Amino acid sequence: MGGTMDGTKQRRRGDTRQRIQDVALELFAEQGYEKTSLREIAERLGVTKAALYYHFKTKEEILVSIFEDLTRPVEELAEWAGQQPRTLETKHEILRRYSEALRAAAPLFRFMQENQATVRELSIGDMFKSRLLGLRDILIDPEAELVDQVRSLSALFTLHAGMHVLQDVEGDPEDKHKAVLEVATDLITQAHRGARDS
Amino acid sequence: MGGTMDGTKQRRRGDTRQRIQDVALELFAEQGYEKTSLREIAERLGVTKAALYYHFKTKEEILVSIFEDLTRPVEELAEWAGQQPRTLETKHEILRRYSEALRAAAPLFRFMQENQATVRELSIGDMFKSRLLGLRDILIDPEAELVDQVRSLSALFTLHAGMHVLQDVEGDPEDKHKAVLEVATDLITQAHRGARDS
Amino acid sequence: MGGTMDGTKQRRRGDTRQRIQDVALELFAEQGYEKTSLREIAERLGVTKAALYYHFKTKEEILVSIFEDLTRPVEELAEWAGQQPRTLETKHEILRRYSEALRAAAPLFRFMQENQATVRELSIGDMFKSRLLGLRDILIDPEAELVDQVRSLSALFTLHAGMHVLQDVEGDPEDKHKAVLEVATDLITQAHRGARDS
Amino acid sequence: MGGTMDGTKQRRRGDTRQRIQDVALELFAEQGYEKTSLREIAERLGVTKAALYYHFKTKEEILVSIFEDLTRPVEELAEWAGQQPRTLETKHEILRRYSEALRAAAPLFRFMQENQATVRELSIGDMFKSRLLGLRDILIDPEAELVDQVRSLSALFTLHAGMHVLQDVEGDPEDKHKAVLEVATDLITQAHRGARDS
DNA sequence: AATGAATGAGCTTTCATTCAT
DNA sequence: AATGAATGAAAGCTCATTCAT
Repeated sequence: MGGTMDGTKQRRRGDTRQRIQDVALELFAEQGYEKTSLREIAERLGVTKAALYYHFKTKEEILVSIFEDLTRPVEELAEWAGQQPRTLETKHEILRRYSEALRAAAPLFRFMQENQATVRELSIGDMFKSRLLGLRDILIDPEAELVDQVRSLSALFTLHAGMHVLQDVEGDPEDKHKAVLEVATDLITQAHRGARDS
Repeated sequence: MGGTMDGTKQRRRGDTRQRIQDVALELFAEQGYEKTSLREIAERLGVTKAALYYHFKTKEEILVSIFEDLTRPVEELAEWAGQQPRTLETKHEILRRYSEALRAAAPLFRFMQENQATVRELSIGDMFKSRLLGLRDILIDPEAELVDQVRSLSALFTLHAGMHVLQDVEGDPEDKHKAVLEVATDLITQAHRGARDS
Repeated sequence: MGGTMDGTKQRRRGDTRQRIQDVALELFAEQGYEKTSLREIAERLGVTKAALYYHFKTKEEILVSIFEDLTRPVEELAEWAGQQPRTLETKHEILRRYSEALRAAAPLFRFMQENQATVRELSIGDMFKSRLLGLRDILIDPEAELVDQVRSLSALFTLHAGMHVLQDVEGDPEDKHKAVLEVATDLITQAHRGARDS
Repeated sequence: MGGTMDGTKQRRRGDTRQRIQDVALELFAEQGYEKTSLREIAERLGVTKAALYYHFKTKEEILVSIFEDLTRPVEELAEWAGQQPRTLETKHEILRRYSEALRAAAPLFRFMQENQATVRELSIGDMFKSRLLGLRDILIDPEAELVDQVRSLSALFTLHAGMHVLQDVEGDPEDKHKAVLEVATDLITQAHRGARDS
């Protein structure tokens, strides 16, 4: 009060919306969506619950807004992928870019991974599904042998689960990331070859 | 009243505990643990909420009891595995038996897969972790290259996720099961060879 | 606590549902439906809000249950009326019995009179409308002159409003009741004659 | 911004207060006072809630201002009536002018009719009561027989309720209006005669 | 083996209102 | 003449849990 304000209060001007999203995602990822109450989010931010409702219409909308902001890269990737030929090169590129997108929005994807039951009931469930179907259709050849289809799926699982699970394992994050991508790429490659040869 | 009544009412005598577990698991798997209320479970069974408390001390205990009953095979497998030599043959056998255990208790594992955030906060989180660590330690050689460690993990992911995700895909369930197991076995084999050769 | 319980606590056993309805109607009539909160009702009864929800699913259901219990006589009257010939005698009898029904459930009808906007939006609005339409169709001849139709309506208004407004006027309640009924009967008679003569 | 802009934006300059009143009355009449939120009013107008507070101190003040503007004719009528002799002619004239006033401000009176419980708790309740007492005292002879007092009241009810209820009935509005007035006049006349003869 | 009645804590959401700009 | 941001209070409702019977 008084003097040249420059501290936290000042910097927070106008970025409340963003701060809500940050805190919310942190808590959602940590405790799950249902176990995180708006009271908790508001308290962490030092505002009232009602303030959240100034910025977002519902609790779900907070999550949706986070989702929309953070999955834009995936959306773009899916669009791009839809226009590529179904070559092995394309598939590799998709995995590379997808793993990058996952990394960039790790907390969100960890949340989605660990709260699938919740996500399924919310609107983002459908959004994400449709967003992923594009990639799936490129990566997986419906004509291929079942084993190879599974291999392709497995590549995706590996990417998704890999990052979260490997957090417990010691080692350089960059190395782990590369290892995960390598395994996924291997799987896709085998699947692709299989489809060719059959 | 009195006499030799048979039929549904009669047959249900004494199996209420079991019926609670069945309905609870069904709902937990379908909607998630937090979104499933005891009221809902009781209503489906045609009893009152208080009746649930005659059989179980808390909501969590319902889940724990289901978990304990259904993961006993996994526990036994882990015990058995701990005494085996770390050969490729052993690893294959573990995957085979583990995938069988997953299949036998599919709804529970689907639940755990889709509610990781919840499970982590409950006591079954720790139980399961410790139960799985045995398998993990056999399957994954901590001395192996990172890529091969990832491959082994990937084998597990594939088993876990494979069954649920493949439900959408058309095809004979038995075939799908075999395909998933084959991919997992392949991954483990590669990982094992890698470890040998390095 | 201890000894031979006989007091209020004892008498209240099992009649909570009824007591909720009583208190609710009193408050609804006094302050209106929206301005009466469940907290207020619960406090007056010395129970918690949650107790109300044991007995009724929603706030509206409390009102609906009161309505259903108290308007049964009107329903029966409407049924009876539907099977009578459209004579002046019938009309007089309807007014007599209707005014009796209104008197028996005075607080409810006062509430409905003074909260029409609210009632219209709730389900009881439709219920009441349909329940009244029967009477209306008997009392009002659609072929009659407009003035006479208005006269019939006016008879109903008089009955409805009469009781509440006359509370401010001094005088024996019985006398007032008779006076209101007489005016209503007069109006109906004029309307009936008009219809005959035209 | 500067210049000679005309059109909607321009025409609305300065009449925001009026527009608030219009929209508010419309919503109050449609949904009731409590169920109409300031947010709703503001949204319909395309302004913020805070803008309402520039023009009115409270929600109630919006209603009061509407009331004051629209009931001025009734106030004047009451004043005029107070100075007239208590002849039948005067009474007829009052009904005629009152019914005209009701018609001119129909939405407001519909609102007051359908939200009596609310109105009673607000300041306009008292205002209106005192404003009406003048008319009442002229129309109703406290010395008259109870039946005739009721008849006079009935004349007022008829005027009040008639317009709203008759909206459902088919027919020329002008005709309906006349019919209502005729019935009211009839009632007052009978009441007046009764008083004379007793 | 189970019910009826109730509680306490908590939830998401809405509202009228304020105030610096 | 109006907005953007926020608040405090309260609302309706749900939940897991308890306990006497």
